[in-house]
Amino acid sequence: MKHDLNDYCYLFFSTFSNPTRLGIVEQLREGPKNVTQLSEVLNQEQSMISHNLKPLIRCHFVLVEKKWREHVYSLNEETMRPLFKIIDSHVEKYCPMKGKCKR
Amino acid sequence: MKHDLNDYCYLFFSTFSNPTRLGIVEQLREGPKNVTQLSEVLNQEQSMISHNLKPLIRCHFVLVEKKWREHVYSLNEETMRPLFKIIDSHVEKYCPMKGKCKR
DNA sequence: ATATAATATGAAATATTCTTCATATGAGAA
DNA sequence: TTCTCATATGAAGAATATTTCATATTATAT
Repeated sequence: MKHDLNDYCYLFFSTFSNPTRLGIVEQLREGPKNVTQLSEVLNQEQSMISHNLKPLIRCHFVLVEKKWREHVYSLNEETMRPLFKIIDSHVEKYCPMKGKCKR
Repeated sequence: MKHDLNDYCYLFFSTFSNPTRLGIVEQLREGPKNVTQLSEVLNQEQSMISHNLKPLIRCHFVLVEKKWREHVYSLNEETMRPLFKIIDSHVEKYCPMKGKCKR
């Protein structure tokens, strides 16, 4: 059924459509981290990080590994790498102001 | 400055993070259309279509061509095609329930 | 100049999504 | 068991985004 497309795309895009979650992704690009570390480096409450990790994990953009009593989060590079590549080249070509364009 | 990444990615993703706009994109995948046609096929008010076309155009995901007194909108295939390819393969691999996964 | 068709815009009302705070859970150490 | 560290969760208030409705604009035809 064609309408599915709309549903799963919405979930896909809306998951990234949040500054905190993009901050998490940006941090995880530099390597795996646990909640406490993300919380420190992003200077946000721990509960906020947890809340925002959830949708990223649900969509498998972020993977979890349980180590001792901590949870280590990392990026699903297989999806994220080509995704960011597309964004970068789109922005490169069409958005000289890089997101600061007039509303 | 590194924070740019976050900014332009947010604009990129949030532009798609809306069912009406995804509906427009879905329709335009089948070929160029004007506002009135989109409005009819999506069964939405004309002003709603116009409002939602705006962010798609601003980000150059949708291109406009002015013909007589109508405006013809079409997809920027260069960006959209690879983008949907990534989403499709991600969903194929990780989301057997295609967007209907538990919240 | 006026009428009409196609599209765009502003602003208020509505809906959706986020953040915060308090608290719960879970796993290991003492 | 009890304590502590690490993380998760629920729910209310706050912030954002979307939809609607009335109206404006723009281009063309008469």
